[in-house]
Amino acid sequence: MVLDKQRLLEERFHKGFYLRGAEEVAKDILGMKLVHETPEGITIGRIVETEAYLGEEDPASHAFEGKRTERTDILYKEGGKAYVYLIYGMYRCFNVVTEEKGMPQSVFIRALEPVGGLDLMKKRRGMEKNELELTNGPGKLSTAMGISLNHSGADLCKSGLLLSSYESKEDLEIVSDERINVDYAEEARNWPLRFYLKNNRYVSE
DNA sequence: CTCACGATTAGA
DNA sequence: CTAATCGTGAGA
Repeated sequence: MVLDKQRLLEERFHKGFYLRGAEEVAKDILGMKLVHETPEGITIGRIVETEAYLGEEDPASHAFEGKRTERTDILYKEGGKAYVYLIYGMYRCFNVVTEEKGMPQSVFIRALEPVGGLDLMKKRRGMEKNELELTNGPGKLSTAMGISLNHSGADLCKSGLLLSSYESKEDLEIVSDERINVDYAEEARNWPLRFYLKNNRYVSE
């Protein structure tokens, strides 16, 4: 592997990083690494596309108006945890919970650039997959990274699932735009809460 | 208990 | 363009 695994794990983000607004975190994690270490092996992706969900005041959020269910309970906990849910009966969406306890904000990870463990990603996604299509969408990256519903609630500061700043550039060109597939969100459908790296080939769509 | 639905994807 | 597929949550 090209990357130094120990440093990747050592340079993970700690609690404080996540205890901020989702919009800030969504921009700050662009270019950073998402890492998942499992018995099967380790997979690493560079985060290239995110969306911020602002919680109670955001009609697109699962926590809009303080809505709270068993599934979304995790959003109300202290930031730094994973929020994973099933979509369309077959794909999983991976989110990072942010903000202090009681503020249900989160960052939805929409696309990664595969960096490590490509063989394992291909194995999980079905062989003969083009490298460009391995992680260029929320459902695709969850499958490639081995993220399941059981990971909802996982502590990104302690478990094998984490975000790391190792070998990540800080000064990147970020584009902001409207979020994808939130037509149900009334006025919030146009809020510019989607962020991605300019000209990156792994951004979804 | 029933049942409609979704922060998507692959394939026609 | 549409079908696939099932955990979730609102309502009976």
